[in-house]
Amino acid sequence: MSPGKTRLGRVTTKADQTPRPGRATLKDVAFRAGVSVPTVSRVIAGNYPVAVSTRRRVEKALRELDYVANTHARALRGQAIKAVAFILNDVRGPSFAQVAHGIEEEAARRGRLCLICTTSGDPERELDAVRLMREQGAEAVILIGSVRDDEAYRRQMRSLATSLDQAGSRLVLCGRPSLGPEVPATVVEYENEAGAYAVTGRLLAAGHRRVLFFGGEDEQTTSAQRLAGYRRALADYGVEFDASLVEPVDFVRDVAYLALRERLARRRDFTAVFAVTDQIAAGALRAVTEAGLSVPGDISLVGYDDVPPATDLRPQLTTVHVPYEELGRTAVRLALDRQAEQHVLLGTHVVIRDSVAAPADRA
Amino acid sequence: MSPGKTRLGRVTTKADQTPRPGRATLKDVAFRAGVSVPTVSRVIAGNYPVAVSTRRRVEKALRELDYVANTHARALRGQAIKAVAFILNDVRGPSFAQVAHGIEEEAARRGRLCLICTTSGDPERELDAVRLMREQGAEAVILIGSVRDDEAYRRQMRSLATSLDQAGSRLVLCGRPSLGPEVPATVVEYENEAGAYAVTGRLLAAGHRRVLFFGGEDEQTTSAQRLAGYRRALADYGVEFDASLVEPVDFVRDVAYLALRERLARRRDFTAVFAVTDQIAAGALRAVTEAGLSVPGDISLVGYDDVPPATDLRPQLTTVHVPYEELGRTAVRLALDRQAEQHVLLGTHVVIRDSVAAPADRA
DNA sequence: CTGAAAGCGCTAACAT
DNA sequence: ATGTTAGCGCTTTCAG
Repeated sequence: MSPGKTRLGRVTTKADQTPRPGRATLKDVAFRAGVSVPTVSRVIAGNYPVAVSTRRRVEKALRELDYVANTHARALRGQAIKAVAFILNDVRGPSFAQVAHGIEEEAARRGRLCLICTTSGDPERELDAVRLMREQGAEAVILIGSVRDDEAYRRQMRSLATSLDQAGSRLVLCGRPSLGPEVPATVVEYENEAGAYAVTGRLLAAGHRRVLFFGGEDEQTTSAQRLAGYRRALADYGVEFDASLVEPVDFVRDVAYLALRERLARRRDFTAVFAVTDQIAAGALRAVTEAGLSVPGDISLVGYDDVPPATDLRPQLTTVHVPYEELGRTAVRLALDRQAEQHVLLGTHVVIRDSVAAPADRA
Repeated sequence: MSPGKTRLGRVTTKADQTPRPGRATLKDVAFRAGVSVPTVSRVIAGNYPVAVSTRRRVEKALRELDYVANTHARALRGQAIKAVAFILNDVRGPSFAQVAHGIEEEAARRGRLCLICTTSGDPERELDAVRLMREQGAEAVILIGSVRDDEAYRRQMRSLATSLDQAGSRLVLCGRPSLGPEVPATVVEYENEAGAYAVTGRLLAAGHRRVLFFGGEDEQTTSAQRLAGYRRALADYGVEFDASLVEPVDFVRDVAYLALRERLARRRDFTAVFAVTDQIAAGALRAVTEAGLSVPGDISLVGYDDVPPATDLRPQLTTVHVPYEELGRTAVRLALDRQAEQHVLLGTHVVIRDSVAAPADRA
């Protein structure tokens, strides 16, 4: 073979240094500046003395060729690329969006890039996403929000947590329960059950006895916890749990509206509604209002999440405030500061507004 | 130096193949399975015949070592990593979130990863983000939404577009005007000015002559276009433009509420409000309502964007529908199918709901 | 101050 | 069917 040629790759003979399509490499720059590759590298890094005249020539070549470093080559030499990955159901959910914002803010503050994946709530896709992010060498993989989990899922996720840990990365469960004490994962929770307990208590204290638990599914971790809080409050007030007052519904606004409208048409066997999310509460409010009933005059309503759009509802919604942004920030912080306590529980509190009153049939 | 040792790196003597911290490499796996590195590679790729017994040994080693491929090394050999990057102001904006969702959906469908960066609306950070994404070797860099642009900014962005293009990537302007005909960038716009023209027309047709243009800033591309539509509608109806009826306000809900409340307290010199976004309309609605006025009885109100939370406003908002999700999907599609037309204009249309009536002082 | 050489982890071509 | 060799683009010794 003739010197200076690789077998099939591009020609490296000095004679043939015409700009090719694709990004320029250090070699291209070096040739153009008439110096060696390491010299160019040193000019860029700026951590090593280089003669002024040389530096100028190199800088000129750099500019003319519009050189952009290849991150992958860099990452290959040094350690993994500085990025945190986060995986969530759907960016359109207002509470998810807040968490995402917290993550991005904190990640940017620490000079990290963000990788994002969405799953539409499919546990299978979530597992795949975690694997993908692991391959990418993310420093942390943050899982946001609820999942429909079963034992098989938990087993796989546990093994992924271990695998990430061994690779020097970290799995973070954000707004979702721990996978067990032995699992090397960071957990950032909020007082989910307690918040549900507290709002339900508001309804009960106002005199309601038939409270519809509206929305969510048992297998979803988030709504399961909220249901637990609801039941505990009932128990504390000596009200027997009635399974017919649990109306599961998908986490979607319009579905909620339709579902409640239908139930209302069939029978009105409740005086208050605990909607598992503010979005569902919005749908519920619409169904109730359109049925010619008033909130809170005829039916009281509470939500959960305290997301901004809920402020625009009339009457204003009594709900549970969740520090979503802080949840996101904390997730990044803990994943990156491994000194810190790796399991935190953020507080929630009820925000009292105008959607709760005493039951009508009691007056 | 003793054989099998690199000068400072890790020991590569066969005797010392104890698992180190960090991820296992092909070499580690190969040693454990007693085969060569390429053999392991072939087992993983599965595109080349390997003896069954060998394959089994390799697979065992792979599992035991929890091998995860190094994406950077792969990317270094082959072409750039399959990822699309998108850059936006803030994930919490409901319209941005919809675009983001469209992008993610389409990117996932095409097996691409998503990289995300937020800028808080700072043009400087946006430029930096584009540079960062370029270094990452993203296949496309999608810019979402409005910017405050000036000539210096446009010049830099144009040069980045060229640079990305030369590197085989693509800059995509999504919901934002072109940088000029010569610039190698993809543009996915929507009929922004026309939508503004149309809703304003609704107000004018209902008899309004004093329409407050509420929100946005001149230098922001999006609101500038909406203002242009507003002015054109005015002109077509023979209504003279009155600069005092332009009330600029930040793209934030609460600020809008406060601003309109204050203006209303000072004087009520308008009978209708054109809010540049639905979020601002929500704030406006609140201010108007709390001032003891009714919408649309006393003041008519229209918004822009037709985002889901706006459905929950009472009265329901007449607004302009923008196909945000499709905007995102199209951005990805065009960036990846370079055969396709690289400049598209998506339609908008007015959605008539209940927030417009004839002006009160006319009845 | 600069260049030559080595090697990060991986894969594709080439030789057995 | 498997191993040897080479090289992606970069940084980091080491040698001059």
